[in-house]
Amino acid sequence: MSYWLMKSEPEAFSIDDLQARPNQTEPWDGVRNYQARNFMRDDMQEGDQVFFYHSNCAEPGIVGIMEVVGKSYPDPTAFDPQGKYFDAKSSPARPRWFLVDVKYLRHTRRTISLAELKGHDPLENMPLLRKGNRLSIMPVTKEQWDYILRLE
DNA sequence: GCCAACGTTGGC
DNA sequence: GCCAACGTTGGC
Repeated sequence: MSYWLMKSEPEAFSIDDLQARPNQTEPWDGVRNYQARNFMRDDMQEGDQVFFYHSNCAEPGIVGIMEVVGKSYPDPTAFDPQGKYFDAKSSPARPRWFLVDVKYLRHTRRTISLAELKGHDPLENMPLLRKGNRLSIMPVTKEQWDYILRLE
């Protein structure tokens, strides 16, 4: 099993929104970054565990845990000319963008803030903490995962 | 709201 | 293939 971190702006889609969804499951659509896409398309497996991270908000940080449901598949929002994630270069025959479904597991007991994460040496190699990092989906090592859960 | 950092685009 | 311009991300 692998571990991940996925960012979302809570104003667009929050951990509470995920919890409120039917089956508490949601397709993680709209990702338009190749590195992030490759993680979803090529590397994510059913049952992988994922930190839900709130970005671009008052207190950015880890707010919950979810899991990957099933295999990746083409992102249908790329095919909708009316939608904001439309990409004319992606078609059902030759899809460019992929996603996975994620399922809510739980909130963390509190927000583990970015500011707090920055203070821990064992986490310093996380892409999340690198200055200027904009990757919205990134792998987390088992060591980092366990360490962060002990901060909870 | 500001702006640094970064990825993408497109002219050449 | 280079690189300037541009748009976006996301912390602060």
